[in-house]
Amino acid sequence: MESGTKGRRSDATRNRARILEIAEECFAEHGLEVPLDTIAKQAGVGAGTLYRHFPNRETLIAALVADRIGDLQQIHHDLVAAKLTAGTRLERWLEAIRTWMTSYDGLPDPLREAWEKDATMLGAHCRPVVDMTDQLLRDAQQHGDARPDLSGRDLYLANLGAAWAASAPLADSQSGASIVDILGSGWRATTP
Amino acid sequence: MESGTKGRRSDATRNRARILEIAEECFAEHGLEVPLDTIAKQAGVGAGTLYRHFPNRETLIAALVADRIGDLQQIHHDLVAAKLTAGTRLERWLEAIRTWMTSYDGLPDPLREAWEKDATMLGAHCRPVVDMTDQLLRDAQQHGDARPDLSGRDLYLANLGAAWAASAPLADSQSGASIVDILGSGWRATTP
Amino acid sequence: MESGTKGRRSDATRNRARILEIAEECFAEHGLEVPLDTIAKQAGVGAGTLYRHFPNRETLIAALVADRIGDLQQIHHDLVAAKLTAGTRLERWLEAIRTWMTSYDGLPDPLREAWEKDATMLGAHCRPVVDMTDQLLRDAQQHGDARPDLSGRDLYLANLGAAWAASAPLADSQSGASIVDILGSGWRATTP
Amino acid sequence: MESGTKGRRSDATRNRARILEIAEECFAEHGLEVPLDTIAKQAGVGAGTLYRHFPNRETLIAALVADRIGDLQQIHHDLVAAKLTAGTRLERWLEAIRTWMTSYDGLPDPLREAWEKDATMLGAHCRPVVDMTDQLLRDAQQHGDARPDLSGRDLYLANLGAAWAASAPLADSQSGASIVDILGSGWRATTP
DNA sequence: AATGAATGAGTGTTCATTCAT
DNA sequence: TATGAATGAACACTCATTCAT
Repeated sequence: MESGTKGRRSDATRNRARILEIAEECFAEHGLEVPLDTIAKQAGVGAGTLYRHFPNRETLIAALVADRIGDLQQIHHDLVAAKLTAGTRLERWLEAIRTWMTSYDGLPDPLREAWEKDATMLGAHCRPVVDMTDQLLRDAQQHGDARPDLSGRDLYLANLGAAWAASAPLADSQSGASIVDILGSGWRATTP
Repeated sequence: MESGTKGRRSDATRNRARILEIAEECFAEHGLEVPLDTIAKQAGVGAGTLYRHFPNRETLIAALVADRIGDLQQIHHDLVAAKLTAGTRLERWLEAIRTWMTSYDGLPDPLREAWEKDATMLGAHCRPVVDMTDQLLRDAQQHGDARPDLSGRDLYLANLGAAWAASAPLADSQSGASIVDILGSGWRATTP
Repeated sequence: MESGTKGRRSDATRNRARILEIAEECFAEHGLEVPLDTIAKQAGVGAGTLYRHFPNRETLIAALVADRIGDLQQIHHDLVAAKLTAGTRLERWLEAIRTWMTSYDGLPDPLREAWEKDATMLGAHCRPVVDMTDQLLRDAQQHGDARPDLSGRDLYLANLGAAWAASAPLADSQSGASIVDILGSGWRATTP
Repeated sequence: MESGTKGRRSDATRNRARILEIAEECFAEHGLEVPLDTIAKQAGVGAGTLYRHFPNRETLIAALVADRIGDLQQIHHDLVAAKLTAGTRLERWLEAIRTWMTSYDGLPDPLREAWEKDATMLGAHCRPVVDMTDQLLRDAQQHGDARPDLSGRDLYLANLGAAWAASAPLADSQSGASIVDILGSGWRATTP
């Protein structure tokens, strides 16, 4: 009963990976609401197996998102080392997280749902992103590139809203750009 | 034969009103996704009656929203007449539409869904709100109170995003205020 | 309370006619299953009015069918007077009733349903058609043009079946002709 | 690991069989239109289970019909081997398919609906029946027992019409026999 | 006699989750 | 650990018929 345990485990690992892979495809293609059954079937595993690895849709999304967070951390790392003004770094960072926030159609919704709910898998995963945002913001603030009265939380949430809004059915890329622009400079005219 | 002849009309009107009333309650209490049957039952009418008045959920939401748009038009009217700077007017207006956008929990979603889809009831209802936003924005732009490169559409959508983001489960009012602030002045420090 | 009664009645007559007219159109266009509401609406009358004139769908169909039976009676009349063999007369007649049976898409079904149910409106209307069939059959039998062991009922029902079968979704006109042919001469080879 | 591994398969098989069994009863008793829910309930399974096995009513009917087609194939087999004239064989065969066509009340309708629609389950199942009819017909034609100008399709459809007509509410068995007779020998008197 | 609002039961289908094997 | 069959509540929408006005 003990023999081959490792074998089993590798099977499980492989299954988990395969599910993730297929889930990514399905989510990307049919949106975040695809029946979990569909994913299981396409991954060639039973529904129960999917469930064992990911007790609910949120967990599955979280796992997928976690993967991308690795990329984000890399970007953060590179950005910190980059020869750029702190303001530009933050700018690039915000762009990166908005891209991340729209990895899948409909992703902003669970992301908002998980907002600061550290208890949830997804919420926990997001925490470092907020932290990294905060760090870059602090830096920009110290260099006088960002308003001193904002927090990383604020900026993260505002960008999440922007990402969400830019996904409106008929919103052209121009709209998205404008929203981002507003986020950066506000709608007010800067009085000279 | 002409005096007050409304036929069953009065009953119908009463029913319609009652459905709307209950729908408002249900939406407010259980969110925008409550089974329509629940509303019908609670309103004491058959499912068919609800359906006769509002062929689908969207129509029902639209009707509810339309009610509030009346208020918005009043506000717009008052604002135009008010002795305020154009910038302040716009500021107040944006606040008003954000309040409207969050009349019900989850309202931003159908609002975004209906974005510029004039064919839908809800989309059609939103149009004037965008227009009023545009008008006040143009005014502010002419007075140098707002950036000249923005459109009412942009501002509307950005505020919708803000309203949505501010509805995050644990988002405190402080977060909301910050987001609004970002919308107004951007996150960048204004270099002197 | 008595004055103007005639006026009212003419209104009713007009309504009835209009409903019939529209029903014909609707049945022809959308089949025999169209919602009665649709007919009422298109006829510009209330559902209750339609219902007053035709307590159910069957009655409405019956009325429509009755109109066409007038034509059938004319045909019968002409046929009887025509200089044709009794067999040819019957042949023509059967063709005519099959055409009548397919006046509307799906008509064979209620026709079969009403089969010999004299109590129903439709059943009552069909009776004379069966009788006319019987008469022409008897005649043909007496002239040795038809098998003596058949009844008009048999022939009517067989032709109803043929009309029904020929309405199969992908049944080409060739199939219909063959079925009719089988009805006329049987599938067996006539041994010389 | 290979020995008798069927997993839940046996349960599933049993369920499938039970559903079929109950469906047969329900269809026989209440006609082909009984709510599928009723069948599920009576079979003691959830609606989803029924749906898993038979995605729609047509599939369910098809499965039921398929069972009987097995019998039909047996009959065909026996008939081919039987010491009978080709004409008699065909005669018996047509009788058999008419019996099959009326296995359930209202069956001719979906059968006609599926006519030559090979894409549907039911249509596909019917195909071999038409083929077998054709085969026996060809045979009869070669022996001079059947008219050479008919096809199996014609004969199948004509018999479907006969089966349908014979199911008229008050159609006595005598009517049915007559219709069949007409199919066989036509209504015309065979001129000596 | 006409209106048309109201009724409300009825049905096919979906899918997250469980659990026996 | 994997399987995948089973569950069963949930839901939107239709439409024949009634009946108050």
